Amino acid sequence: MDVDARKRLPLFPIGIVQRLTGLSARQIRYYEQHELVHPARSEGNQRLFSFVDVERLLEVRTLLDEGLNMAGVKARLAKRQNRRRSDSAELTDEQVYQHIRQGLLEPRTPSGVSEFQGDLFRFYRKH
Amino acid sequence: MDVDARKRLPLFPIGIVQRLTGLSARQIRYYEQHELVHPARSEGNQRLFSFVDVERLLEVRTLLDEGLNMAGVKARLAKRQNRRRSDSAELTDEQVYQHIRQGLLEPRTPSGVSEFQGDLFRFYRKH
DNA sequence: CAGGCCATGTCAGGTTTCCTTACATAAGCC
DNA sequence: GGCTTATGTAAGGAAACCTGACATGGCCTG
Repeated sequence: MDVDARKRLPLFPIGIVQRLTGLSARQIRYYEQHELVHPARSEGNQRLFSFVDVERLLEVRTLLDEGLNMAGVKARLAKRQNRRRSDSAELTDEQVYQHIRQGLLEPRTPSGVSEFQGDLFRFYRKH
Repeated sequence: MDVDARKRLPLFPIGIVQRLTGLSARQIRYYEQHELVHPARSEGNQRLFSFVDVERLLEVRTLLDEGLNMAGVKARLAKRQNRRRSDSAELTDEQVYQHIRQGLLEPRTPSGVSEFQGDLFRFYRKH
């Protein structure tokens, strides 16, 4: 499984994203309204943000600081978009969750104690 | 900032952790009660789990599958604990949040467009 | 300068998610 | 059979989130 699938996994409620980005909930929702981010939703309709979403919000904030308006930011981000989109197989979120759950069913140390080398670990360490 | 600080950052509510681990909320709280995990709490007393917590829960699940009981799991995990605990400077969660927020205020590409190399990126990629 | 627009703040009313506590139960063990 | 252990489930309440509406300060622009 590539890193992208994990980066796109819906993980954070808006409250955490506020702390990660320094943006207010109002700002985040406003940016979504203007299609600068597209967080997933829980069954109960609550926003769930991925790492990609958070990164994007950090970029939005930077571009706004530079004096761009909503449309300007959107255009800037759209450009980048073209340099990506070269993904391989798509996975559903549930498949990624499942994969992570099985992360520790993999190789162990001689002592039999896991060494934390499950798939989850690759969230922050490129093995 | 080392990776550990990010791994310990309180990020996930229990609902997400359920999906990441395949455990029920009841199980997760029960394990906490038996001191197998120690999630942080929000101001409103809601549990907030870090990557370390999630990894730990995945381990707990594995060990339980192997037939250990609460005490057994705790003992096993305690052993590993001794191999760690060689950390350097401690940072408060708020400091880590702040650092992440400034992630995109760093170097840019010649085009002026960020290349996503902020600190957040190191959650899953060891630069 | 008056009038607009844009980005954000704030409040209200309602829903979802989470909290603790308590009771129920299946499985394993003496 | 009668414990203990791990888990399910329900109740009542609190926290966090949702949408929609209105308010406002800063900036243009005529």
